[in-house]
Amino acid sequence: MYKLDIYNLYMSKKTQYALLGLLNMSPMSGYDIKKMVDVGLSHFWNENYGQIYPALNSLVLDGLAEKSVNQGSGKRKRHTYSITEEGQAAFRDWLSQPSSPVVVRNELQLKFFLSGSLPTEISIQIINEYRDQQRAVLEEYLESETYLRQSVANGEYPKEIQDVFPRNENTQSALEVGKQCNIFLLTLRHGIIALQGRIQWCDEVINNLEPDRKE
Amino acid sequence: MYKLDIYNLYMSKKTQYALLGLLNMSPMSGYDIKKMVDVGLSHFWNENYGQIYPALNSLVLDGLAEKSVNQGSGKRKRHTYSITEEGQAAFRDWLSQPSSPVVVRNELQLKFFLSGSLPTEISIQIINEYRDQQRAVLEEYLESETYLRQSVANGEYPKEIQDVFPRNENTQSALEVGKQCNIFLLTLRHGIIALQGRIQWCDEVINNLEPDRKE
DNA sequence: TCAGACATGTAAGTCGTTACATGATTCA
DNA sequence: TGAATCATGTAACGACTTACATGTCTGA
Repeated sequence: MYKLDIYNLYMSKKTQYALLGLLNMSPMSGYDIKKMVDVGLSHFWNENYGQIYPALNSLVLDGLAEKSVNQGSGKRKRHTYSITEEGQAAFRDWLSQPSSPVVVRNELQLKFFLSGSLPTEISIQIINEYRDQQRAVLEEYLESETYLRQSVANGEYPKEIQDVFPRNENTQSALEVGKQCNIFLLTLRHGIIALQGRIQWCDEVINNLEPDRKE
Repeated sequence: MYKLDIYNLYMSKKTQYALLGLLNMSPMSGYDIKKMVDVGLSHFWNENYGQIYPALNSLVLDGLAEKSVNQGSGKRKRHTYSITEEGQAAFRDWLSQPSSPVVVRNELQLKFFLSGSLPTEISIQIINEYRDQQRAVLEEYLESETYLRQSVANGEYPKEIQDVFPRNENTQSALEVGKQCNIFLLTLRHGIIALQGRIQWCDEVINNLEPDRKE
């Protein structure tokens, strides 16, 4: 079923369902998808062209999406994909399936653990680096959150939100967009809480290890 | 340099360094490594045989580890790997390098986000599933923590800790083991804090969405 | 006019998982 | 004696990344 790609015989199911879900929000091109994910969803998802274009192809072959080439004069060539009814059904079905648990492979945690046989100083360095990283990202998210919350409260739909929620003529009311913004802000909260937790942990660790520092 | 495997031309650097770090704690066999990771490090790391044996091979080829086959009578065949001096240097060097940031690809977050265009009921279901999952794991970790803390406080070294810290004759004093246990408990705290954060987030989300439920 | 964004796609390389194959030893 | 565990390994598959190739349109 997924074997019609010559260079890459198998497609990622995860990518396919992800794209299916995005198409369910609005018809889009591969390029749109890439931008949307990069701009708006980067704190919990990523995609790259090497997966996107083949996956879109597979969706069409499976009858879950339809491709229409926009070749209007004066316009760039654009391949716009829309979800089919079959696709919507598949999407809903996928949503209701239990999610595969996140496989953790945290390089920094590993390093910290492995540093146990080395001078405490080394462990502390590792943690400091971790904390700085997390803090920088947290800063970013918090700014983002403030900005978006204000915009939504004012009923504005600035560029940042439009990138995440492409409004298409026939399907999306302002109400729907408002609801989706809320959901989006909640996902951002998830990122923020995770980061705050990690920073809190770093502080705990430093407090715990500092006394040994000299030793 | 990494091309001597016939069936898998390239080896994972991450796996190699991970194994190098584990060997730095104590000489081990591939089987030991697998068990140790499964039993003790599963909340932040994983490895499988398909990577372990080829990676050990590569380490030897690169001069970072040495293999000695234990073929004593009455004993099973065991290939024990120990880190070389060159390996120790490489390990320390790796430790001091900045870690590659964790790439997030959280299927559940994605589903939640995508559910924004569907009835609120669906979003709530997704969150409930998430919370249940996280709670179950948290329970486990907390038990583990309590048990380990008590053991360490009593100066005991029960099986669970021995699996994580294989003591070898010449290198590890009780003091060193004590310190490593502390580091290990701190990594466990990281897992616990992360889980608690996620559960807290679920509660926030439910509170936020509940009012819309009927709609 | 030309840099930069728009836009689509492929090939090769990298990384990770699963399933299988094989055999020894222990212990109930 | 036979099930469980110890122990090592390979092949095939699946998934993801990076670098490249190609061309279009817009606006300073």
